[in-house]
Amino acid sequence: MLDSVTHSTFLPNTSFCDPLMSWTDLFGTEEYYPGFEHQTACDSYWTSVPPEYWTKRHVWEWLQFCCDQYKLDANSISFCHFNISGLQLCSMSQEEFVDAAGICGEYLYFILQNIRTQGYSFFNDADETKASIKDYSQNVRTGRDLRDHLVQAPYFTDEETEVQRAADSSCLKIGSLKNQESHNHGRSSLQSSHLWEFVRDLLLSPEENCGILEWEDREQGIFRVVKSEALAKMWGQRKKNDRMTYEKLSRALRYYYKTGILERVDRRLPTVLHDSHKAI
DNA sequence: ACTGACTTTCCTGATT
DNA sequence: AAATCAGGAAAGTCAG
Repeated sequence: MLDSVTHSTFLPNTSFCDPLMSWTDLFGTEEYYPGFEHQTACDSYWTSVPPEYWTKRHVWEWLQFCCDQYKLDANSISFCHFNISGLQLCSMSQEEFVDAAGICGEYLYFILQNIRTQGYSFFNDADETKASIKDYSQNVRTGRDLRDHLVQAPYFTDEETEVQRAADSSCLKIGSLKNQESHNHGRSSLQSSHLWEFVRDLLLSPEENCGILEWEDREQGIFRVVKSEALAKMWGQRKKNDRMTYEKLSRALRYYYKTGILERVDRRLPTVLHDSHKAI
């Protein structure tokens, strides 16, 4: 069964500079995201620092937060355009936000301006905040649920990369607002409930991977299942199902061919993750 | 309670 | 021939 798989690729999405780009790729060193794993919006550093002083990491955390909290369509956001500092972010015009994030750019611009003028109290009341955004852009379509987006689009964002890519914005576990703790999206590592998130996170977490999955061609989102039984065991543990086998897991993966999350490649090759499921 | 999305389980047939 | 892969069908799970 090894090798099964799958080569999957995240299909390229023009809205992303590099759907497979990981946080590490983007931020270069771990100093950007120490202790990032279990961070929530509540304890996110970016909420305690004025936007002008945000680092690239803070900018990304903020983006993740916005996508998660306001259900923005991460697929329409060109995350590579936000690989910038807070100062640079604050200097962006609304038009530039729209260029970088399409319809979501208007939301992001609005949210940022509110943070700058009202401070973080803007986020103290979720309903109020949402209402403000809604009022602001009544004629702006609401983004699809991020999860749906990720599943349907073959791009993993960095954080999510993958499933090839789909993963993008889910990388961060953002939940600054009350009662958000259980709303897990993003990076909180291997706690994702979907198989594609599990696979993606494994691919993005060398420390958790242990050689179970290997990239064949990261640029194309092609990976290979090296230790099929170990993968099934891990997935089974995640789902608390000790009867999980690789045969069953691989069946679930094959269903992703239909939805486009995974793309089948030559059998002798690995599996390809769709861009939307790849990490940003 | 209903529904839809997603996963699990079982199975058969094809391929290596 | 055995192992592995592919995919249909149906049941199970869970969130909205």
